[in-house]
Amino acid sequence: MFDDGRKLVLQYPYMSLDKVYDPQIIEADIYALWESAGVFDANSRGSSEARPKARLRRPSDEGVSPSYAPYSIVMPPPNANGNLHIGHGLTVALEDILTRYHRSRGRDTVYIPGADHAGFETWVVYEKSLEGIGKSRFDYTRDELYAQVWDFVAKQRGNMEIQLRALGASCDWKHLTFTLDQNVVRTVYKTFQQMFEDGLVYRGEKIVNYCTKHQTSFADIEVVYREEAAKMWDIAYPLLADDTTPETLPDGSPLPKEIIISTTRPETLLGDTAVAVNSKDGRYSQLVGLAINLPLMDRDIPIIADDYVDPLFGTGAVKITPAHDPNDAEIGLRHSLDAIQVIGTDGHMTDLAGPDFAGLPYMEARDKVLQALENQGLLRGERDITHKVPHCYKCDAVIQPLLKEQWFVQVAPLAKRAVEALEQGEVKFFPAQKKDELINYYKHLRDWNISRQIPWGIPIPMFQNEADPEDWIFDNRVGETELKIDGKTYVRDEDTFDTWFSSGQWPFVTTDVLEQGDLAKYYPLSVMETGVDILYPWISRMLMLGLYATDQVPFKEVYLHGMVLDPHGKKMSKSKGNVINPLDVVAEFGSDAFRFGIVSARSAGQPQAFSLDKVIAGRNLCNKLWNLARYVSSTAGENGELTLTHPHEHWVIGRLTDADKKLESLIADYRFAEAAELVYGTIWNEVADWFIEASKAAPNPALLRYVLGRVLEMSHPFLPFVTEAIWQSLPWTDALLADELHEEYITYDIEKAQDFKKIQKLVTEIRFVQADLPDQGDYGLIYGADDLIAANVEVIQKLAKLPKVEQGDPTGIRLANSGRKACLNVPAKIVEKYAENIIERIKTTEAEITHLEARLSNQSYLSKAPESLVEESRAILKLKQDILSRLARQVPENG
RNA sequence: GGGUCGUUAGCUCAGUUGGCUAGAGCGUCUCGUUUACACCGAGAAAGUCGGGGGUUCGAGUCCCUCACGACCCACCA
Repeated sequence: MFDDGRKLVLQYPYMSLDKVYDPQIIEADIYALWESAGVFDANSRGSSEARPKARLRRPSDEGVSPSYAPYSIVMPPPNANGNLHIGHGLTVALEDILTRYHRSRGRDTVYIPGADHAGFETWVVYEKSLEGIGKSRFDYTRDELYAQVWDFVAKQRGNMEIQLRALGASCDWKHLTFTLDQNVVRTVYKTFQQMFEDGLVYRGEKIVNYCTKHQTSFADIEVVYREEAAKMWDIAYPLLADDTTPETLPDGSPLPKEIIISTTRPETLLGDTAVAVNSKDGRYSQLVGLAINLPLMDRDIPIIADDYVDPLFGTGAVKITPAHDPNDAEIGLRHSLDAIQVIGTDGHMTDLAGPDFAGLPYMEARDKVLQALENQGLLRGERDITHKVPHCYKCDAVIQPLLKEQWFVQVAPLAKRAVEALEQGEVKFFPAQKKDELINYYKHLRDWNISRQIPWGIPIPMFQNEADPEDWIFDNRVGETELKIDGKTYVRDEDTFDTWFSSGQWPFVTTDVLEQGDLAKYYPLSVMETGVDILYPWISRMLMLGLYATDQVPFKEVYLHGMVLDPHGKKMSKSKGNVINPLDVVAEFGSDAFRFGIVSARSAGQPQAFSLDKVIAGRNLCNKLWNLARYVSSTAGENGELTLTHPHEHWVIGRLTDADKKLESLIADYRFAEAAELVYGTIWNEVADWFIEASKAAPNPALLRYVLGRVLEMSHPFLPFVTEAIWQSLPWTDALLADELHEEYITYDIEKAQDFKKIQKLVTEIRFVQADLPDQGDYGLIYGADDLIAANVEVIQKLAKLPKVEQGDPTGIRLANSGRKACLNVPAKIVEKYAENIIERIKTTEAEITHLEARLSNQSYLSKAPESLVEESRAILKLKQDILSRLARQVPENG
């Protein structure tokens, strides 16, 4: 398997040919190689046979101690019908970094991919295509529509999966789960049945948010409120005057003829069943118990007292329409009022609106109501206001609150449990404050409407007794529209579940915990990574349903990424034309560059711009790695024992070891941007700029290979394609980098590593002086009794590009900062010209010394600051004083 | 009406428990065709860390306040 796969890649002799890494010709092959080798599959670490052993020389193979503790991530399933957008790009990059990192640390890792039927979203697309051929949903049965959409989605599904591969997602395709798969439906029904039996699901006629265009209801959270200019009308409601009406009020004052109410939705007047006032409102309190003769409808409705009414708002009197306003509905319940539905689910007035209005679209009815009121002299005022109007988040139609019989989830007990789990710290959040926001959200949650009147989704497995509407039974034979049981006929509910009801069960559905499938050990998930925008709709539901169904939290940690904005920090939108397609970026710069770019400059929970600059940096890094490998593989010589002798060799191992440790903690804290920067800096500024350059003066092929291997391993989670491509091209590696296990670094000598830091300091100073030399001359280094320089002449000469490094009596420009017994061998005349620079340096150093002395003479600093800090300050002061004295000797007498 | 987040170099962003000289990428400037890489190398310029106040030996970091920006929640008739 490996050999075959290996040849696939090695057909191209990349290393020997191209100076520039070209991701396009290689990425697809690399992904195919991984996939065919099965290294992303779940349980592949479970048995020792499953992994081939790497052949790379290792100092201590015994030192490998892989931990097989499961590590699991479930991908938030992208819409099966759509293309990936920039947010998916970020999701995949983050999740795949985590997955690959933990896989390399020996964890038994799985990254489960998914595809979402995206109920409403997909339905909207399909309904539009029906419109295109002059049809509508009413031309078909629910079952026919379901079958049609299934085919429609099946045609599209492949796209998204190809795109996930292009992004390098190292997921287990064998466990790809579609949200309408049999096992998903089975689990969702199981949960639903249990909830129904526990009384957590109930049938209720309540006010729901209804989109009259799409003919379906929504959960509260799916409604978008927008501030809009509107009109508010004052309408006079005449008091009923009949035999029972008193002539005066209890306090003897005359009875008013009318009450003025204000409304923005006059058409709902037709459904009014009361007028409410605040009992403490002196203007109206004596009217409570009397009645109004409702205009246009000639219906007598009571005047009631309810503390909900704010006396300071409007006229202090409110018309009550229990069928079309959630607050009115609650007042209606408290006062046993009728609910008269005057607006139908189609947005037209119902028969109950009376013969003059029935059948009219509600906006036309509004005009007609106003006209009629005007004619009767009851319209008393009109003014402009702005208020929040609920809209359908998809089509923007105004949401009608109306009464509808639906299935509801009783949220309070589920939310209570979720809050307890959160308060006990069972789930750790990144960023942390999102936990508190979520707790707050749970505390105000109302019951959740889970019925949707669209055909595309999981059918609700409930059947209603034809003869007795109160008699509902659970039955999962949803393929039938009717069931005959005990001589009774039960008819299937035509509705489907809210998508979030099933996706809220995603963690235990995909790992198949309830049926103890082969992924059960991966539950609870190690981390749930997703966008902050679905904290409430998704994370909150997963937590509630997970706790309910499995008795444990569905994930141990939650990482929330913020929205990806355009390069100028603006929200991406089709209308603005600033949408960036991640696959376009991949096509231009490569998958690795995209991943690196989108992960850099990003921290948890923050909306942040997508910066192409960082993608370019990523692309450049890929090229850097590529050429690093080209150099290493071209170095002549035997691949001898891995030994460390020169200071730069000890130093580079030290730097890699430190970076490796640092990386571990950054990954554990989900500090992706810093991790990417660390990898970038380590490879570029340390390995390439210092170690490789130094090694040119002291060849050590075995070490070069070792370092290259570690660099590839370290950067692989971020740049999987280029690192694997290099790995496959190197003659001394085998197997797959994606399947390599991390192990401890070889040991190094700290003293020797320190020596290299001194050499770096010297080289840096030489370069600094060289750059400022008045004559651009090419001068050598002359050193006295300095063992460090003596032992590293070649390396210093190479790094500082010196024509000559020789021992002697140091004359010329003293290298004061590095404190070595050496001078840049510049003629006296030039030194004189250079004096100005030295005086500048003296001034800076003097300022620093003054600053340090001031601090060290501050008594409260000495007594209150930690001892080590004070010591450090003293040491720096001494160093600066030394530098100053050396610099001073440089200045000519008259300077 | 509540709540959250942000404001750091020209641009996009890092900066964990307060520690002294605030970093990166890209961009800008100078020099360099040194055989891994010009998607390169060496060097440089550039920040009163949004304003004000406070706590502290010490504040980008903690507290208060103001300004501007983004987002979330909420039924205001």
